[in-house]
Order: sequence, then structure tokens, then C-alpha cells
Amino acid sequence: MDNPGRQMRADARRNRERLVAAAREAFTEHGPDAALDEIARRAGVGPGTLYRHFPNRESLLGAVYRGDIEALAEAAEELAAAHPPEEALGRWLGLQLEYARQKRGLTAALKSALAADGETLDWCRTTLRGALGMLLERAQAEGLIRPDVEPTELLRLVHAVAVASEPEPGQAERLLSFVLDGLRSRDGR
Amino acid sequence: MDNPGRQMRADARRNRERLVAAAREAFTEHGPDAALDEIARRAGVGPGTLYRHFPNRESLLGAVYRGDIEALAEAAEELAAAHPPEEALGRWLGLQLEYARQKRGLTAALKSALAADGETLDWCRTTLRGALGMLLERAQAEGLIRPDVEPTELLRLVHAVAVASEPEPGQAERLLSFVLDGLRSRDGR
DNA sequence: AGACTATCCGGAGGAAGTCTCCGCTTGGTG
DNA sequence: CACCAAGCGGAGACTTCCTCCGGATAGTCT
Repeated sequence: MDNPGRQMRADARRNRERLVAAAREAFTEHGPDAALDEIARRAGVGPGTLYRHFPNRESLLGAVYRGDIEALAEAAEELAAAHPPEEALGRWLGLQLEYARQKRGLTAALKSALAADGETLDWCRTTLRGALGMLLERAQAEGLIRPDVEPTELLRLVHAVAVASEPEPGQAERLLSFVLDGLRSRDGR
Repeated sequence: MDNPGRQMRADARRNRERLVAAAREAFTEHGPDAALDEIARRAGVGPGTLYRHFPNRESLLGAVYRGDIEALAEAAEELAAAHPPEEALGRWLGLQLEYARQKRGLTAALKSALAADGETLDWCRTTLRGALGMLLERAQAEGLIRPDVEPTELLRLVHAVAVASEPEPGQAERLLSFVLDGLRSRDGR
């Protein structure tokens, strides 16, 4: 989107990073409607520069989001290495809840922002799907989770719970436990 | 908010209704960011009039939403009268999914809009909680649903599923069935 | 009917934000 | 060191939001 084969010039890369950092601050501070010109100002850059790197608000939101997703994917690896399947899965899902709690109203905006940017959306899906897929398979191999559940489905459910319990975050764990109860393998058969 | 004891003048009521109607159209057509001045124009009214009735976008969104909620609450009564508990509950939850599907990206905007308007939020909560509460109690009385599930919790879960499955609406029913499996009374104990 | 007044309307216009365009600057290279 | 493609910045056109207040009108009283 910004890199047509060639390498970016040093100042360009610098500005890009500054912009993402400023945007992250501004979005968490003023919500997803933070003024873009103000973000440019914070980054010590003209509006033109901002719009060259990120043609619209969505792509900027997407750039910020990518960093977060990467961190979550790494956490999945670490958890898988350090804990037994069920606990690793539970903890990672808990991380998702915590992340959404921290970002408050941002998650909803991110969803609709990403809907407009197919490439970033695909990337996020693939990355998260990979991270969760690994955790889920291990849990399914031990017979803890119904084998017909797809990673994408579980992912959507966690996000659903996270968004739904924004007004009352304390409820999130209980709602998630309901969902997980529904996904557990039945002993009976 | 608009009715301090006295009756509204006839032209005021007329304009108010026109505005809500125009807003409903505009929101479903252009999403929740539809231009307010344009809505006023559609309603054949000046911007000033719009802003007197609805001081901000949220309250207008809320007014549109109220009508929908009322319809859903009525549907609950009808379903309860016409079907056995489990089917009535299932159908009503299905209606929620369908509603969200129809409104697409609007639901997320409505959520955050309502967060800013305590009164309307309370009203919606109470109304929906009442409608679902009745259906849920009947299902619980027959031992179909875990007795410790609160209406508010189930409501949030349905909304969660609805929002989460927006990008792929066909999945909604399957996700909802996962959730309901988790809420069913266990035969074993 | 005619007049009076509280209520409501309309649209001009200031403020804020979005985004583009283009002349100037600068990093990288031979 | 000189060149030039890549990148920068900010003026400004345009859009949208929202307020303010002079003028219109519905409901009421005589």
C-alpha cells in the first residue's frame, strides 16, 4: 500500500512511525474520531504527509491495530509453551477480553474500519486465526473442546463477548464461561 | 427531554415525526454518519429545527431506535402467546439476529450512541429486559435453560453474536446455537 | 372573528474538520 | 558536490456541525 517494491526513504519511515505513535495516543485518548490534523500536528508533521501515508482514517486505524495483533499472536506462542492446553487457551482468551476492555469503544470502530480495508482485514484474520488455531487444536486433541469448532468461530465469539460486555466489563468472564460451556466436549457421547 | 409537562404544538409534533422518518431512511442508507443537515433537508425542515428537537446525533439515533425496540417487545408477547416456551424463546432470539443483520453497521453505532444518553439507554434496557425476561422465565420453569442465567446476560450474548457475525451473517445461527448449548440445563445433574 | 403570546421555524454563518494540490526541501547516489 | 526523485508542509477549497435570532404561526381568550 505504501511500498511499491522500493525501499522507503529514511525520513519517510521516521515520519510514518511517528504518525502511528501519535495516532495510537490520540485514538485511546479521544476515541476513534480524533482529529487527523491534530494527529499530524502531534507527530510534528504536516497534514499532507499524514494523508500520503494513510489515505484515510481507516488505514491509520488499521496500522495502529496491526501492532496490537502482533503482540497478541506472540502471546499465544508464549502461553502455549508455558502452560497445558486448556489453561493456555483460557488465558489467551482472557487476554482478548482485557485488550478490548482497555480499548473501550475503539474495538467497534476498528471492526468497521477494517471492513473497508480488505488487505489489512485478511492479514489480521490470518494472524489471529493462526495463533488461536494452534491453541485450539491442542485443546481439541485432548478432548476438551468439541472437535467441530473452527478457530474463526471461537475468535468471533470472544470478540462478541468482549464488545458486548463493554458497558459492564466485570461481566465478561461470566459470559465467556457460558460460551465455553457450550463448546466443551460432552462427556455423555 | 422534549416535553416539559405541556403538550407539544401540532406543527412541532409533525416536524418531529418527519425528522425521525427521514433519519431512519438516511441512517439505513448512508450509515450512522449520514449528514444531519441533509436529514433536515429531506424532512423539509431547517437545520435549526432538527437541532432543537434532537440536540445531537445520538438523541436522533436513539429516537429511531426506540421504535424498533418497541416492535421487538411486542413481538415477544405475540410469540409467547402462540408458541411453547422453547420455540418462542428461540424465535425471538432469531428476530434479534435478523434485526441486526438488516441494520448492518448501525448496531455498533447505536451502542455507543446510547452510552451517551442515559435515559434512553435505561428505557431500552428495561423494555427489552422485560420482553426477554418473560420468555426466559417460561423456558427456565420447564427446565430447558440453566436457572441462574439472567435476562440481561442472555440479551448481551445475543447482541454479541449479532454484532460479531455481521461480516458473515450466515454464521449467526450456528454461533447462537453454541451459546444456547452452554445455557441449557445439564441432564446429568 | 380578531388579536395576543408562547412556541416554534428557517436559514445565514462561524467554527471545526477533511483532504488536495503544488512549490520547495532533502536524502541518497554517482 | 551536484543532481533529482522522493518526500514534505501548509494554504485553502470544501464539507459538515451547530447556534442564534428575527420572523411566522398555532392555540387561546375575548
